[in-house]
Amino acid sequence: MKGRTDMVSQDRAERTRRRLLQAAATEFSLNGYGDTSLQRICGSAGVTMGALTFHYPTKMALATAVHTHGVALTRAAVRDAAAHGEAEGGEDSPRLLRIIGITHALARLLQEEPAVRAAGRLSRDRTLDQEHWHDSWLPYVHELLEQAHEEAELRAEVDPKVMAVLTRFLVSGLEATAQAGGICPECLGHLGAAWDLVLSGVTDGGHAR
Amino acid sequence: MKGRTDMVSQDRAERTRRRLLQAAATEFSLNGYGDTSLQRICGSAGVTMGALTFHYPTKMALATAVHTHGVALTRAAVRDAAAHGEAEGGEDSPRLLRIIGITHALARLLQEEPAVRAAGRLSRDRTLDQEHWHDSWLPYVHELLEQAHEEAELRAEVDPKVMAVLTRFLVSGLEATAQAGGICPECLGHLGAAWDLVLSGVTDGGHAR
Amino acid sequence: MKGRTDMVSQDRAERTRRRLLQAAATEFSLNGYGDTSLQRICGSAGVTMGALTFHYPTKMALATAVHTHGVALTRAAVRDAAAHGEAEGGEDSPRLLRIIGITHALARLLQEEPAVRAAGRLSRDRTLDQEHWHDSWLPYVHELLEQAHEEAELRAEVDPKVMAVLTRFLVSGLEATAQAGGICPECLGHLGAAWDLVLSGVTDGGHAR
Amino acid sequence: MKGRTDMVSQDRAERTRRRLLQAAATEFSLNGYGDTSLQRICGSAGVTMGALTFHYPTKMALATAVHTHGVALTRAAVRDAAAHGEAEGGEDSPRLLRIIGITHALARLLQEEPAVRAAGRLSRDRTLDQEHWHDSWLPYVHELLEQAHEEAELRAEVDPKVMAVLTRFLVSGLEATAQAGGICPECLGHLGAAWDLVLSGVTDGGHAR
DNA sequence: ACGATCGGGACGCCCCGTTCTT
DNA sequence: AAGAACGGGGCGTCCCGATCGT
Repeated sequence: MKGRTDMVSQDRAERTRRRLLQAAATEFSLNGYGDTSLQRICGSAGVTMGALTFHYPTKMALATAVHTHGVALTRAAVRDAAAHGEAEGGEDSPRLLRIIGITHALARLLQEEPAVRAAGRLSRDRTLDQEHWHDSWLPYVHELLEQAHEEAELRAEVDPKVMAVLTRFLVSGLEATAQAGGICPECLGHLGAAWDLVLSGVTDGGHAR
Repeated sequence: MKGRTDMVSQDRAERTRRRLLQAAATEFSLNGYGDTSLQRICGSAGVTMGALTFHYPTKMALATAVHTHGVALTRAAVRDAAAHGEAEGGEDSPRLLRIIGITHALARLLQEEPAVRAAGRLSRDRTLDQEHWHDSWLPYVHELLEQAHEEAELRAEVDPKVMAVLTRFLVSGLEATAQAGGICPECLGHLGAAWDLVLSGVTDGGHAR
Repeated sequence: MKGRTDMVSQDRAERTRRRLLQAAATEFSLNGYGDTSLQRICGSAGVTMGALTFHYPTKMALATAVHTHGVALTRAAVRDAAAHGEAEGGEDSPRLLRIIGITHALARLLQEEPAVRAAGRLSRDRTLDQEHWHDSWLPYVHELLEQAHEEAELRAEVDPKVMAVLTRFLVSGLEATAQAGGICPECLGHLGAAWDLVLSGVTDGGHAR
Repeated sequence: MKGRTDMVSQDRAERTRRRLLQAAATEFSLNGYGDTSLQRICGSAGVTMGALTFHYPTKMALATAVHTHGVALTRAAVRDAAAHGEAEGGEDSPRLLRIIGITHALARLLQEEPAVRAAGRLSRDRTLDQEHWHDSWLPYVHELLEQAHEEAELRAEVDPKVMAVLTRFLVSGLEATAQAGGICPECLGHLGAAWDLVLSGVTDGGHAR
């Protein structure tokens, strides 16, 4: 009567894991590691504690899984954003545009994917001895900046390292915003406008300063 | 003779409260609210639990006190920075310089004062229903930006709101950095350099973009 | 080609059961019933929990199996020791010698067979409502002592019941020794010497006391 | 007036600790370490878990306290038994009589004091890394035996070490008996009779053997 | 038959924040 | 201000079914 029982059962484990991961990501991103109880996760995932401990023997294992997932999503998104950037291949400062695209992608991700928010938060709170979430996208930006520097897409006196720091700061701001009420579309507009400022300068005098 | 004992014990109470606040600030800034136990605070402050509950009846009361202290320190520092800026009163873009000075002051504060770090963290984690830490300095920046806009210290098409967002993002980055290993002097240099970039633009073409 | 699958699988089942019994015996004898987890047994036996629950539906069933095995080993050993004693059939106090032989056999068994140690321990800890391990050898000794008494192989005033108690105490000592570091050959020597003392008395004055 | 309040509060804590220790001793001696739950201890002691964790932060700390208490009781009893033996100072084999007295004292203790039974059991089960219970009385016996040997209170060929082993075995038997239903007065009679056997020999031939 | 996966409750210990007494 | 006691969870673990492959 249940001709697909085998697949169902295999799928069931997978689905259980997914629901767990999703619920855990949401809770971790909202309340942090210490303030999140496994029981609440179970409740909101519709799974019993027994099932949870079967798939993730310890709380930290679950957090690590969430973190890993968030990092994976981030890497994929960054890769996509970069590819997309190459595809449309504008000739003026394509590297910078790609970086901007990456930050927009991260903003979208932070808004839409609890796992990514959770990865960021768990990294900030130093709960895990895992790779920091920033390491899943910053190196890419670094590389792009180096290339942009070599090919003179930036003004000569612009230090790529400083640009990287600035980018990291912007993303930190995005993280904070995402956690506090979410990134509204208006915020995305602000991000774009901020980048415009950075690109062309704030003061009228130009480089005079 | 009785009068003296009063003063002495008042002093002791004051000192106890100070040590408690200091220890709590450190722990909260490091581990967040949920992961910090009152017992650890007592231990690291050299104070018994009884004494703590006498001064702060509940955990949240202690956290609120820490937060309030951090906010007060922040306000004072911002006021100082602004006054200092006015004092030296340069004529080109003094408002912008004062904002930059404020961010530097915040960086120093985040590095040196655990209570300020704790205030930031407790705000981000939404543990308290208190005013957000950013509200202790952002309005000032907002005001300065409005003035700068009105007096044309910025390029015309620069939106003060966007500048405020950008400033907030930078400070978020500082918060993150302060929590992760501290703000080294080098980082301060990066902050300054980043501001330079923002002021004068990144791309060679200037406003062409 | 698949004709002997059943036999093969039967063999495998048998082997699985053996490994389980062996591992369980070791763990039970070391850590007692409550401190032994089925998972550790499975781990040390190289068997999954599923296999275990198939062969032994409950923990107590497993413990009972171990106990039963230990008792069976003990009975067999006692029978052998008795037979051996009869065979060599010395005429001076053969009954007593056989009893001594039995204690030596028990010592050897306790040293070599985890299941026997486990049976003893589970009995002592009253975990099972099974027959006590001592009942697997004490009756035999009792019988021998009655015969020895009737046939005057003991001094007249020696109460066989007291002798039985003394024997039980000695074996209790062996159990304790076996559990604490094992029964070294030297200990066996001590056992023999102790029996010599019991046989011939400790004090110089003889029966005067 | 200050003195009284101090003592009262101290007394309450002391009484709580005593009840806890007593209940824990009973449970540990009956069910061993692993099969004993702190909640049952609290229930049977009429104390809440919170109070328990205040006095004994961990289960092992409680067990250690019980063990220590049992050992102390044992030492005191052995000292008393020895002193008593010296006092009555019989001239024939006083050392041996004292040893016998010690075993009787231990029997009484095992029967009456749960803490002593618990100490024995926890030692046997190797739950604690504490000194073994036997070490609280065996050295004394050893010493007495050496003296008895030197002063020829034993037959020349009697090895004191063997006598010590025999004594330890007897006490192991007592432990087992105490745990299984208690040491009835009849058992004490058996113990005395067994010692008589050991002293004067079992076989009729006397030392001829 | 034999075995493995998956899931389900139930405690157990630990710890925590708080109150009450002194 | 300190000591003592309280009750509530939290995490981990455990022992066990129910279900499904071989």
